[in-house]
Amino acid sequence: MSKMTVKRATNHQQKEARREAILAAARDLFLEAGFFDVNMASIAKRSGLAKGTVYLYFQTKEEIFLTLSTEEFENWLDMFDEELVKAGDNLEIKSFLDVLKRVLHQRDVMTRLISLLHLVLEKNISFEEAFAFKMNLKERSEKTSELVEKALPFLDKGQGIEVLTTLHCLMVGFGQMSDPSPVLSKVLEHPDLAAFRVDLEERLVDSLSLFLIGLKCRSEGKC
Amino acid sequence: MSKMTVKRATNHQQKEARREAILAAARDLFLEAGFFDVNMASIAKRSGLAKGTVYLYFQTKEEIFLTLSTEEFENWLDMFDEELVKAGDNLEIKSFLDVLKRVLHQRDVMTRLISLLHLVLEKNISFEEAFAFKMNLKERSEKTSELVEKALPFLDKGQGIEVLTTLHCLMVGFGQMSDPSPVLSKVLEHPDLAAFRVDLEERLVDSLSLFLIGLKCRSEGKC
Amino acid sequence: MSKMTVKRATNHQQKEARREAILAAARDLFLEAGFFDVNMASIAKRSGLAKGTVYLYFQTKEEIFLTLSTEEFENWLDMFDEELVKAGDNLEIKSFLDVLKRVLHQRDVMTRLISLLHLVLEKNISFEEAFAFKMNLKERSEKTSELVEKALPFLDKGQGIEVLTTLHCLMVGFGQMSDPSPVLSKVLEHPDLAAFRVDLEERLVDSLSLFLIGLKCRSEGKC
Amino acid sequence: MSKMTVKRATNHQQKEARREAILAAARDLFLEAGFFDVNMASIAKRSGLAKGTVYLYFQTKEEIFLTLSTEEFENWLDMFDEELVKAGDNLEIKSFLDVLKRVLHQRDVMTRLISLLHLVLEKNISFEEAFAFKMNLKERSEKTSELVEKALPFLDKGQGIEVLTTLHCLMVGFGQMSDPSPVLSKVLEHPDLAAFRVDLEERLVDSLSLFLIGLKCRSEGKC
DNA sequence: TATGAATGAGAGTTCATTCAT
DNA sequence: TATGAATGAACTCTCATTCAT
Repeated sequence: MSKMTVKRATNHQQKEARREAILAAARDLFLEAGFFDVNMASIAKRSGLAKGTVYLYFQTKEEIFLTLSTEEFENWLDMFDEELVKAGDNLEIKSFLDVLKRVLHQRDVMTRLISLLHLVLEKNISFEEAFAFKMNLKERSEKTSELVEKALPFLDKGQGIEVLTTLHCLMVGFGQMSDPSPVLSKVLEHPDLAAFRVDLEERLVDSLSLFLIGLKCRSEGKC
Repeated sequence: MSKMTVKRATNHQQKEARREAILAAARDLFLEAGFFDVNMASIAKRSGLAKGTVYLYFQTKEEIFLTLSTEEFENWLDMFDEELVKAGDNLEIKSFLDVLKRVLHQRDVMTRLISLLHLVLEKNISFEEAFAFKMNLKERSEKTSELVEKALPFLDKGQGIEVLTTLHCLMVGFGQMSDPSPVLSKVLEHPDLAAFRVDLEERLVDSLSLFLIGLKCRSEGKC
Repeated sequence: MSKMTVKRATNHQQKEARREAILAAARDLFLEAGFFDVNMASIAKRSGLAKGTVYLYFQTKEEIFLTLSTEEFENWLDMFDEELVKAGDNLEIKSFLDVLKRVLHQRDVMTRLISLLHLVLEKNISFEEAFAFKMNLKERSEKTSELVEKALPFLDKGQGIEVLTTLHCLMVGFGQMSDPSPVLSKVLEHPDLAAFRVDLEERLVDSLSLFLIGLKCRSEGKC
Repeated sequence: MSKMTVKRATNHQQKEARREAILAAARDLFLEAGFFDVNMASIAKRSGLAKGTVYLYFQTKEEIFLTLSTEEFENWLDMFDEELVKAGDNLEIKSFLDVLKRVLHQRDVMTRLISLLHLVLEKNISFEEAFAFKMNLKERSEKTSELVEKALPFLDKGQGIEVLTTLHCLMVGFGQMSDPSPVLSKVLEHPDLAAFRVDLEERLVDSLSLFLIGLKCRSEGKC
């Protein structure tokens, strides 16, 4: 009965790898099984570590999900930034939405995690953690806001963040609708319920399109 | 151990009242403490009943929340319908939004419950329950969709439901943002985080306004 | 919401009918679903009475099963007596077993209930109930014992009761083996487990046959 | 609230010991109080562990009892085998029964547990568990069957298993009779009920004796 | 650092029994 | 007599977290 012990992480790199393994395990399990079926035992097992070891890297279960959501969101923003820069300034709404579509496509995990955040932040989170999280979010968003404002010239100063929060809102709302649990998936197969089968990307882009058209229209004083 | 016995509900009316008491207890607890701190023991205590008694009225905890959400949503639709009828056909977007504002104001509980639904429907719900819920939702929505289409003449046939689902989406998305847990509330008091303090009504109405402007603009072929 | 109230049992006959209805419901449910799935609610429902009403006829759940087992056992003994009298004295072992087979066939419910008795008598039974039950059993068995002794001339005085208790033992033991739960039934369908598929009547009669042969042999001093 | 922490079982041997402690606790409680008063809380308490800890060793309550019964039965068979081998082939019935008596005496717990099996297998047992149990039982019985056939030369090929199942049947049947609950024990102290005070060993051996005499007699064509 | 055995509060649910109606 | 709403202790089982090894 030899004790299987994972090799110790002695340097920073190894430790970072462990950390990522835990986050990856949490993400995969969440995507596979939904929020309720993810627990510390399964995260540990999936990441190839012992339960106690997980606690060396994250103090609570909530910290894992908070970190995960943050990282996914930041990665998503990074990619968005990158694509916006590539696309250049003063875009047509259509071109802007093409950028968005590309980014949504490559980071679809984020849309599922993002609506979890609200829940995670309800429980077992200290003031300090929540504060750090929100401040970081705020700072990270500012750059993207500015890029959005540059991309869409009809936006006033400060409206970039408004577009971003609306985008966030649509992700959460349509994300929930488009991502039913297994039981609900079965239910929605019924032909009469076709109207409830939402394609996230399509609806999100379409809604944001109208929202931006409205903004532009209003800024031009036409409506 | 004195046995406190609640007066018995002997007729349909009294039973309905007890049922409502349970739902009210669940709703209040949810509003006060958030989803995770609502359990059958607290619901029973708050409604002044024994735990076992609650199970005479609802078969599972999920059934309570599903019923609650459904009732709140239907009441909300009822009120919306009523106000739409009162307001008459062919409204300006502004008038339509005034109606919406009035209704949102009177039914603010719903906006918090609605984003819970996704979670509730993930766990311990049978196919039959979920199916009945969705079908009922669909049927109930049709009437309101038609009224919306009458109120906003620029909408095509079938776009009423699209407006409704977008409204639903905005409720969920902005509902989450505007309804922070106690800890998060404290966090958001910080001046730097003002941008994250979302006023649900304002943002929801504003976003929908732009969405509708966009729709109208598009229908008129102007944009 | 008219209250469905069963007509009151005002005379002895009606009360007896109610009593029998309860016992019949308990027996049927036990045969259908096994011991663990029989509860007071289902007994009440099946017998068309309210839960409280059942308690007017039997003080506890255990009293129901004790009464049921007693009645089934007594009916069985009655039938056995009758057939033994019909068959006359001084039977061959084979003829005696033919009588037994006939009776077993007509009263197969008893064999399933009898092995429940031990369990019922473990829980929630007062000394008085248990005493009354056993004394009654004893007295009721004496007559049959005598008939058995008359039927099998090689039995000594007092060996009739020994044959009866052995019979009881075989009923319980082979009864358990021959009456598997639904899951176990499935398991025993496997060809390798054929030896565990016991036919109660066959094994019981066969074993008792050998037992009696042994008794006879011994009484004749041959073995 | 001082937290009493049990010394941890770190190696296989210690874990096996803990497992045995749980089984021993379950067995003792069952012998003392009967099936209905054994629950997970009492098993945990008796074995000096927390409730949750018990579930580290056994997945369900039923698994505990199934394991317990299996182990007791196998131990019993082991001992029986051993004694049969010691006694040699071609025994007189009397010598065979002497072996049986010795074994029964040393393993009297088994006779009480064995009649519980039927009940345990009715509830909360998966097909897989039940199948594994029965197959194991079958395989384990084959060896003993062969030894029984060697010991009793008048048995035909295949009759060993028949003798074993009859023995099992007698254990269950007479086991129930000889093992009354506390209340029933008191009842049976009454002089008129002497006939119901069954001595398991005596009755079992006596009945099997006659059964074997019958078998021998029949095989010799004398009866 | 890493382990995983141990914890124990707490979850949802059941059900025999009581008793106001 | 008959009802069935109400009870609440008891049940099995889960799981985030701790800490001796």
